[in-house]
Amino acid sequence: MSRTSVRARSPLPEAEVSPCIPPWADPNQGAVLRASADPIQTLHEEPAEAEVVSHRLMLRAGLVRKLAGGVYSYLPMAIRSLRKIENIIREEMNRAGGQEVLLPALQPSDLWEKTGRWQAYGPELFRLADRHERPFALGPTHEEVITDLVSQLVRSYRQLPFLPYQIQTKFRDERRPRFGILRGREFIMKDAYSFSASEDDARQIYVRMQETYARIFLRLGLEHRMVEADSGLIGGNLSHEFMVMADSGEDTVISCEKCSWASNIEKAPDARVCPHCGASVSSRTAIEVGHVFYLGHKYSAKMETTFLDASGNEIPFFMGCYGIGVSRIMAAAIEQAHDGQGIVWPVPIAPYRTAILPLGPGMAEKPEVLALLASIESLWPDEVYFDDREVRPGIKFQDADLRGFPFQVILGERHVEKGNGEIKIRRTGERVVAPLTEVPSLLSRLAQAPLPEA
RNA sequence: CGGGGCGUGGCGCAGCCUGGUAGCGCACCUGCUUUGGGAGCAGGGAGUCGAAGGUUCAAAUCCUUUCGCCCCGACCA
Repeated sequence: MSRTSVRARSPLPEAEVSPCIPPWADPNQGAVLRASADPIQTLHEEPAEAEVVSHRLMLRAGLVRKLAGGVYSYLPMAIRSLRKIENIIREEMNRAGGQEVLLPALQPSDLWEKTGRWQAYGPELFRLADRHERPFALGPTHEEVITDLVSQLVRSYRQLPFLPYQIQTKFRDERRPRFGILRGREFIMKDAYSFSASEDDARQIYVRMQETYARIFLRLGLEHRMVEADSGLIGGNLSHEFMVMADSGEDTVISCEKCSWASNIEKAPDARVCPHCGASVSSRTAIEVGHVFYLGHKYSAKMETTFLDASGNEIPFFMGCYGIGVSRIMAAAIEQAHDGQGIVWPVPIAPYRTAILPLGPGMAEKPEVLALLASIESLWPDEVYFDDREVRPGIKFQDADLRGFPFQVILGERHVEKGNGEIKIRRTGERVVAPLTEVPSLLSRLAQAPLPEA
């Protein structure tokens, strides 16, 4: 095809092509999702397959659909929430000195043979063969791949420390996938690996990652605890888990009522009193969403990956690894924050911050409603779900509650004709009536209200 | 992997025991009415009954095999 014909068919005017951001591509100009143009509907009835509340609500609210046991498609609303979770994690990992990479999910078996995990991982490891019958695995975790990679990249202690991380789909052929997204066979995870020249440095990074994780969960708007934990298959002798508190959690956290000590009950099954200060302990159920491990030489020694230290000696890397279950966080957030009407998203990870619900025929086209839509849109670009469907008010209320938008701007005849609008706060049910012109600034203030607890 | 349960329009279910024209609610489409908490009436579309084999004049239904899904126990982000 000739150059001219391409230009002739281009929908964009030639004059606009420039290295700068043209006005029609202003990234700050967000998009409104109009409900009338959204094919994805909510479900009124409980899906029979779903037992736990997050799974039921995710199906009902149109967040996910199941393809096979433990394998789910993420629909647009879920992706919006996942991207927000990922971006908070990215910002905090970068702040902590991490560098994002993307490693292959498809991994040749020989790396796994080197660490002995081709056998040790057992049936949990998804295995397949290529056309030449060469064995591969679908990565359940990436210690082998990253250690191999870093050994090629780093030869000197001067290049350390190094803290690569990635956000990627992991594959684990669970004995028993269940609870929807909470325990899938395919799930999204952030995994980070630290490479240090000394044990001291490695432990410093371990502590920095503990702090980073605490910041992440605080920013996500989730009530959580850091607890002492077992290391399991990943290995090492020092590890902590990050737990999101939820009544339906599979894990039990015991924590001291006086000091800051807390542990997974698996790690301290017989603790009746705090081992640090002797005070009494209490227990709560929770969902594990993050895990940090100090690995030391576990992988670097087995894989014989070394660097040259300041005295010219070849020594193995001192390693740590740090995981966060991204997709699990989304489900755990719903487990933690929901009510009889549906999801109650924390503001930082809600698919849309606010819904706008014009009520009654023609209300969605009224100039004052469109003006308000535009001003909220400029306040919160790409954060507005505009329910312009021609359906009865009750359906809009039910859907907005089910989908859990933190705010609902309700525009009914009774208020709009007086120049007012109503804001409903999803979490508390509280309603505020204000002049239409003041609704955006009111929303802005409400969204900055302190987090419930952390 | 051991134990229990279930596969019937997109979703929730009935029908199966005692074989005989596949049905109900929701959702969907058309029309009219309705519009602050899942509206009403009328009409309509949509299912090889998980799959394969067998018994029978005839199978969603009985028999055999198989696949899938959910729940309870040992693990994990």
